[in-house]
Amino acid sequence: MRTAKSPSFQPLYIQIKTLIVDSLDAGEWRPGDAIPSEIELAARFRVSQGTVRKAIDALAAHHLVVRRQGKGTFVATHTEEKASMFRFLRIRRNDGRAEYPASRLIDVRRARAPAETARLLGLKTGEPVIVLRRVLEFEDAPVVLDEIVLPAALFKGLTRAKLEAYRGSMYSFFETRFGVRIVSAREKLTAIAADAATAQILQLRPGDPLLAVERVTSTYGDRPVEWRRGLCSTRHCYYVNELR
Amino acid sequence: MRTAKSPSFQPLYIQIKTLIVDSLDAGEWRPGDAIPSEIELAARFRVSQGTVRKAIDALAAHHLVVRRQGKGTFVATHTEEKASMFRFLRIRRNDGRAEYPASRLIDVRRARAPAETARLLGLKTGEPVIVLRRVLEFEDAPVVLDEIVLPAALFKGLTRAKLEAYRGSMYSFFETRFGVRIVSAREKLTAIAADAATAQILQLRPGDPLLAVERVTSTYGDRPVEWRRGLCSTRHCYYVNELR
DNA sequence: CAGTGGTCTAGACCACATC
DNA sequence: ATGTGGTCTAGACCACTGG
Repeated sequence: MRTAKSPSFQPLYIQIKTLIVDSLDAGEWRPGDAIPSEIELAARFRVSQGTVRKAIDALAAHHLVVRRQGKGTFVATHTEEKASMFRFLRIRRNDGRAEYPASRLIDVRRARAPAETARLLGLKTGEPVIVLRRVLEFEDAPVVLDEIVLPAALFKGLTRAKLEAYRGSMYSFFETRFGVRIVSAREKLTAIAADAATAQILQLRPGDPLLAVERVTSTYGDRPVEWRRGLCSTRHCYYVNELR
Repeated sequence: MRTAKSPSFQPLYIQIKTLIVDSLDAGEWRPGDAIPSEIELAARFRVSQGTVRKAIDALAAHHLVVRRQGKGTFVATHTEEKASMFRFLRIRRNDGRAEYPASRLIDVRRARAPAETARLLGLKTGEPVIVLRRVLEFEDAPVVLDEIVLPAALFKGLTRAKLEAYRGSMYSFFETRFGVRIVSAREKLTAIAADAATAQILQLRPGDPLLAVERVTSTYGDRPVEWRRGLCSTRHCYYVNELR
């Protein structure tokens, strides 16, 4: 463990944090598993428990791990309770009812990445991707039309059948079936007019306003692994955001 | 300082944090000022420096204060650099140029709070409010039409002339002229069709899609002090959001 | 130089979960 | 009873700022 001053000096706890992220990235501990206790990690890295604690605090603040007093520290997962399954879903019902949407798959196809998508995903133009479309529904009322683009190399063997057989959220599916763990996303929101095809799917009229949510989703180290665009009817829903 | 166990037990550093927020709320230190050093605060509250540090860490994480190594800890302000003046502005230009918008005031009037607005602001229906409208412009191109509702009791003496004479952001104005300090906000986003009047102001056609951003803004202790709705043309701009 | 926040350590004790 | 994370303390030293 480097502690001396140097041009590229970083505090010990940041170095420890990086080492833990590396282990998460390498799959040393799986989502939902406990990572070693603070005392064990302190021994492994030859630092004090307080330094490990500060590293883990930073990881917990970014939701890479979850601390549970008396039990341990666990790798964050999209698989367990609803709250963590839908951590990235910002759509809420106008009537305030806390309901999570159902997903209905429209189609899955193979394609080659267009230039712009490739750039956002860190691929070369024309690399193979999987494109899927789905509708999110609240009580059978369609609300969001999603188009999702995935690098084929990361999601080998993804088929319509497997996705339809899966019970759980999209990111739970990524994590469980492909070992792709989602940790952050960056979204751009705009308002657009519905085209005829979208209007039909969302039971609107062409030209009706839609909230367009473009998202680049990343795994550990901010490596992008998914691009998606959701077209959202906001007649009965809205997008919520907290600013601090 | 209570340290014993009790039904309403709170960790010491949380109690300290609450005391510091109370002082901020009471105006003991003004925005931009340094608060006392960690050592002084530790002496005042009869706790260790480490406990004060943890309290201040929590305040800094929520942007109520800003730490500067070697100099001190300062009360957060919307008045100084651009980055802090526009901390709550999530609108970005499509072309990526990092420009901040100019504000052009349309009108200022007195009114009585409608039921829904009153509820959101914690007022009684019909209490006096100030309603102002303005346009945000990038390089003279109108992008956002804002309608802003303020409790008249908190903003006594706000006039069109004073607002137009002020150089700086809206929240800087609140803070400097009325001692109203903005610390958090909750937004709801929808897509709507432009009406004729809005379309004219934003140089669009009636029916064009707009991003509607409704915001309730709060001061210390999550007490709401502003309601606003921004109608945003997203032809040349978008709303950005980070999810973690 | 003195004063500030930032890091790191070691140890004590508390709160919670499990056996 | 044991092991986990959570709090609190005291002290040493580092890094940055400004007189």
